[in-house]
Amino acid sequence: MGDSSNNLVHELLQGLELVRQLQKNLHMPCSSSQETHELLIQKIISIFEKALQIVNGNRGPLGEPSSQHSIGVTIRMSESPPLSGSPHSEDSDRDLMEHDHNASRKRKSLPRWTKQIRVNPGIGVELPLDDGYNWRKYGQKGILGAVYPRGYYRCTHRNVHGCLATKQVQRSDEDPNVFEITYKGKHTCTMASNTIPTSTPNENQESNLNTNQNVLQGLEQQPNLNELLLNLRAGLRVQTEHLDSSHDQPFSSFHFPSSSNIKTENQILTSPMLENFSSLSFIPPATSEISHFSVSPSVVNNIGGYPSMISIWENILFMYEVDSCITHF
DNA sequence: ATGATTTGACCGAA
DNA sequence: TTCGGTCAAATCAT
Repeated sequence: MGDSSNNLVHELLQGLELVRQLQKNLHMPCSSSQETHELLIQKIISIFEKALQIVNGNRGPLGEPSSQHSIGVTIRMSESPPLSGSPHSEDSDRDLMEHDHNASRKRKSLPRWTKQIRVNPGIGVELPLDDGYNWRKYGQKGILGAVYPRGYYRCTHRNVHGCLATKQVQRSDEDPNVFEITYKGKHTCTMASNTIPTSTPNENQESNLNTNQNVLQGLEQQPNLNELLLNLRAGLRVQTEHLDSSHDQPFSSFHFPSSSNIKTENQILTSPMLENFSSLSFIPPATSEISHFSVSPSVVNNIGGYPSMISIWENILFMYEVDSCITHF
């Protein structure tokens, strides 16, 4: 971690302190004015902007693929064109181009990026590796020169929402513990399997605990720090606007989406706020390189009110530290 | 009954 | 013609 990293942590800590202060103020409405709230929010926003600048300086443009290192799995990401010499080399378009609506069977112009996931043999994970999206297998093919067949998956919501995202899963010849997952197209459905749980989050976690797929879900879906910062900042901005117009319920919109906002699976989100909170509310943004992040207990426990903002901030700090400190698995 | 997976056939690109 | 990607009927799982 260099100077800028220290600066970032410093900024984030400062922001966390401000959020806590804001929380206190909100708890004691009589002892603090609306102006105080707004001032705090402005400060927080400004810290976010600083933090974003630092992050962008360190890591390149938003959405740039990054390495994720975790217990049991190592994930490397690369953008198209992937892997010269691999079976993926048939086309080299790397541009994020318009979707081809001509129903061409080969969607050459879709954005494409590859993850390599190393699975700890002890885990004994079998495919398909769940990455938080709902995939439906539509084919499997033996690939010339490859020991293992390649699996073809498309978004489950393709028919419902016209989501054109697909992925291919190829087990590595050299190392059977490595899975190479090539994603094509971006999700337009915003419907992940890990969207807001219909049951309580804790129930949901417990019910899925100890499954290898969930291990991967959690580990594979750590959010891009940039996205978290952007999303949180977006939330703050929206909230600021609300404060301008209505002064009765500060931070009312900082709630995590409740079941009233998000319906059960296969239904569409309607609230614009949810767009801003896509990754925070466990809904992967369609354009993100990284699907979404694992459900942190601290976030889960605070669903439903502004205290979650503190948890989010703590998450950002925590994730940044993890991201920075762990170099290799 | 419904949805997911399997698998051979088909199609387009090279 | 070969090969990778997709389709769709058959099969399986819930």
